[in-house]
Amino acid sequence: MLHELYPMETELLTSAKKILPVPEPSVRRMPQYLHLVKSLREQGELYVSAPTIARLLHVDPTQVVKDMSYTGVSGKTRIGFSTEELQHALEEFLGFNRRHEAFLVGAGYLGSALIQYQGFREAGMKIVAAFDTDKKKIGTEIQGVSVFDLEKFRDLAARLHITIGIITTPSGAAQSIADLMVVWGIKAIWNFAPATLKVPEHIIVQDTHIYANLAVIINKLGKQKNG
Amino acid sequence: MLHELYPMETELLTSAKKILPVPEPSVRRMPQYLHLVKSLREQGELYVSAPTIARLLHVDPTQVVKDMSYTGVSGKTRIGFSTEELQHALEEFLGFNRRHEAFLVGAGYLGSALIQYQGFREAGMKIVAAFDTDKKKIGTEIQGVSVFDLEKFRDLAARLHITIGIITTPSGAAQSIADLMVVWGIKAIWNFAPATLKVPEHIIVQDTHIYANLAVIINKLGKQKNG
DNA sequence: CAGTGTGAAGTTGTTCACAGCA
DNA sequence: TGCTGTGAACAACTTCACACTG
Repeated sequence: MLHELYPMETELLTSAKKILPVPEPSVRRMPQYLHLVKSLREQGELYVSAPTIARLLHVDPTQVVKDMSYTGVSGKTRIGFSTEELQHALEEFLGFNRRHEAFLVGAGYLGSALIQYQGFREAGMKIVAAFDTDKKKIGTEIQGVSVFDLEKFRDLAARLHITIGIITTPSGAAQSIADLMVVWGIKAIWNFAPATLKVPEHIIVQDTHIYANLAVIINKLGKQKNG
Repeated sequence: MLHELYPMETELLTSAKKILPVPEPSVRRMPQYLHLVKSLREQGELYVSAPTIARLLHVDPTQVVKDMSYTGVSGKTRIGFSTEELQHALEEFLGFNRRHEAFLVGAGYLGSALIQYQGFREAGMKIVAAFDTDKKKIGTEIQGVSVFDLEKFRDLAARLHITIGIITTPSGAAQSIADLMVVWGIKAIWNFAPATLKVPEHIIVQDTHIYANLAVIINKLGKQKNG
């Protein structure tokens, strides 16, 4: 009843939806929601409620409600959210409905794994070419993706307007590859090497250090034994 | 039911008196400190200060000081921390000085990448065997690690006292593999499949969803363009 | 009722401010 | 002065409480 006294404020809040900052943890949960919603749709579900999502993904129900609010979809009370609307809103929010082409440097096992990883298609990302300095790898193909000499990177990146660079080299090479990527016009670097990259302010760097997860596991294991 | 969301309570006895909980983000930073400290030691550095570590890893200086305090090492004022002491304290804290043997299920590209990943040696973890249901993979070897029929898992796990199970199967198979791992005595599951695993309370589950990182990158890229 | 939606409270993690030390 | 070390302020994220809806 109080809110009826302040209709302007409600208006403001609604229109300010896009301005309010979305916590990074929420962004990280979004792909899980999308994955689930897509499979629910495939099973013919037209609606899904926040509590149901919460139960299926082992997250807090109110957390889901909050996260849903960032996507802009509004749910029907007692029924939940339209799976179709949700899917599109999540894809739009995450940018998964746009094409994102990436170059990968370091065609070892990890690089090959990423190239082969089907999941990226779902996210609209396609690794269009791989690069290496190893003469034995240059000229080969991994799942239809050619491995080029690193020297070809510049020309190809400029020609194809590539914005994402993936580093799967050994850690010693990572910084010099990052430097080259910056010069060559890459906007975002996804780094899998256990190194800390120094790049200009405007370049986006996302580190994926597999180590960190291992540390958490071993730490929990040790704690369990002692405790 | 919400076990994977709750921050773990890593506890540490500092002065045989006070028990302080270590934030999980700190645990995740520890491997980076360790990695750096080891390379500094190789370069002959006997001491390193928190501000130096901070600069090299792009972390906040006081954050480093806080994190160091969890390891129990005390630094010399104006000089910093002994790299030798730090290395040992970090290895002890992380449990990287103990052996951790793991079985991996799903010998695809990602599985192969993990098997080949040298970094795990540093963490004291060794993947001792891989398993798959694909007859074409069974009997092959990846970097000296044999790929067995999944049916062999139980016997081998019991015989070798394996505590860590790694899942690198497609998402559809993940839950049933997790169920089997639980029955077979695995204590901790490291899951790379984009699925949410349901396991008993006492089993540690660590999810590594590569998607999440991709979401953050694409989201940041999108923001940059609009803003 | 069983759901959405949202401001407030609570919790966790980070950064600041400053004391102590060589 | 440049560092460690720590309690306190601050910011970020999560959870709670409750109004509202069909």
